[in-house]
Amino acid sequence: MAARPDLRPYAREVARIVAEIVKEVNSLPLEKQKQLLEKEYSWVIEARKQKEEREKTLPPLPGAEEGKVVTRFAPNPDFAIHLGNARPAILSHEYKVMYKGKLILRFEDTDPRTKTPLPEAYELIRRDLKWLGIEWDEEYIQSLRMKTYYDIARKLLEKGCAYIDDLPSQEYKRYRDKGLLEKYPPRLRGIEENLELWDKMLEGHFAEGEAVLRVKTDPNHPDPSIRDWVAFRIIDTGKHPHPLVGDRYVVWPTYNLAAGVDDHLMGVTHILRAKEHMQNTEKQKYVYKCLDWKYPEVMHFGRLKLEGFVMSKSALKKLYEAGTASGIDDPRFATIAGLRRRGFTAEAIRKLILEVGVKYTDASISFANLAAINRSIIDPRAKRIMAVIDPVPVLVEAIPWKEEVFEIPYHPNGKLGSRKITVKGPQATIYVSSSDLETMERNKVIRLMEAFNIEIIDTGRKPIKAKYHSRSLDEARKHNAPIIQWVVAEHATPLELVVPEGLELRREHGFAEEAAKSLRRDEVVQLVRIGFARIDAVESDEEGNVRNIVAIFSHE
RNA sequence: GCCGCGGUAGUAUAGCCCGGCCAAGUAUGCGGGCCUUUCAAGCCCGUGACCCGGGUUCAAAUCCCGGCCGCGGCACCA
Repeated sequence: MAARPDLRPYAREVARIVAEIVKEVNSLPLEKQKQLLEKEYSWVIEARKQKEEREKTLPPLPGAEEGKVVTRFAPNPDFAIHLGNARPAILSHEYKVMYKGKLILRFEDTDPRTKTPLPEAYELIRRDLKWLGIEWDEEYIQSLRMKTYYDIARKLLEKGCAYIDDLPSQEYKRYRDKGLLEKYPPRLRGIEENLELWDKMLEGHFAEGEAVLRVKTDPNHPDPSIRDWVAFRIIDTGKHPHPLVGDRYVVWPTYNLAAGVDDHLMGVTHILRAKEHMQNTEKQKYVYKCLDWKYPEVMHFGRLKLEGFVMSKSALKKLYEAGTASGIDDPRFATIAGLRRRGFTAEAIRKLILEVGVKYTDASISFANLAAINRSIIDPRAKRIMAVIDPVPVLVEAIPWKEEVFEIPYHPNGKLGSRKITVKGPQATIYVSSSDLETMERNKVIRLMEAFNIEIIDTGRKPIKAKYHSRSLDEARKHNAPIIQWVVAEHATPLELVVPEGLELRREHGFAEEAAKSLRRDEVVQLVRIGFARIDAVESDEEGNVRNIVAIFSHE
């Protein structure tokens, strides 16, 4: 009906005919229906296929032209970035690529008092962005652009769009809340006087809280926070020095002034930001209007939560500063660094963000969802390694060889090479996971994965008593033998598996097979029947012998 | 309280602008099966959603009104 609007007047009639035909088709046998569809209406099948093959892409950007799009990512360098910040960063980058435009990285560090920039954060953020595969074309640091903001302030004052307020803030609020802002004395000041006061501010005549520069807005705007908002305030940088510019400036622009001005000056065409900035857009527009600038297109989106993780920047910061975390990359953190340390790939994070898209609503990402995306990326390249947790020794007797070497591929797809495991006879001690004890009590015959079968004699002892049973997999199947991972005691390498669980870090101890010694830091492996883990450290003694391996559990 | 934005399965998302190809698609989760020298991967089957109530219309997830719920903002923070 959408395709044939000419039929609309006959809707009732058409509906009747359609119903008849549907009835007729349904009366045919299923096979006949299929045949008919393929023969006469193959285009229907084709169309379905095409629809299915369409890949998930971002919606088009309003008013965007290829080659002319400029986006920006503007973090506050008071901490490292986390998954929530990654959203605007990834989306901005994605749109830049989509439209062959530019991406600007801008550090918004104009509050040395309450959001004191962390000196190392600038570099941490750059590193995390690079790791995410984000490439930016220009970079700015706001604390290094103070003169620009001062020039704008002067312009606003000259045009009568702003004024200096040197009364106590309670006084301002009194006028504002009574709806008398139009009669607020500082607001009525002449341009010359404002400019003089501005110079005094810059020269340091005022202390913190004694004077601000306000932008004139609709004095009766329904949202009181928008009315004559503060664009510049005084910060005592003697007490709160800025990590980059120390105490060079005392007059500091607020977020709305600095960001608003920069977006125009840097030629930003599209702003992608979280919805807490919605009101800010409105504030900034007063500056734009005064200076006759065009406001960029803005897209707002909701918050992102990752199930089981601490997301709030302030909470993360608190834990970090309290020293209870192992660093900004603590695997319990949803920081980019934390997720990386836990074994999540940049590609998985990107896919997740693209999947969530640009909706207004908040999204609580389930951990299973992120894990599934990550799994599909790491599974083909993760070596399979056998490890046992909370190890239990098993003494296997009557082994019919002196020494046997088992060559086992690192991956069932056969593409990652293989390693050798040597088992000596006539008896050998191996370790299994304590979680497999129950299995061994229930089943007489057990297959040691990729090797041979053993018969359990006595689980009541330590070590558990067992004897060689047979070699082949077929034999194992015949006995319905469960297949478990195992580690030869002689070559067992101590393994510490760190399992993040909410705000807890559980440490499990066990052994990994000898081949684990050749693993490198950052490598992501699959601990067979346990799950994926990232190698966090391979610790050696002075002679270079591996003494301990630390792995961080990623997900199943 | 005031201002602003939303509400599709357990989770995420498509569809909403432009009403009919939607008895609502996809991914993940969950249940079952096949396959498999892993509890991984792969394959098959199943499960499960349009916040509620009215209205407009031949036809509403889609448009209109009311309600409910959630989120954001209400700083000399960003």
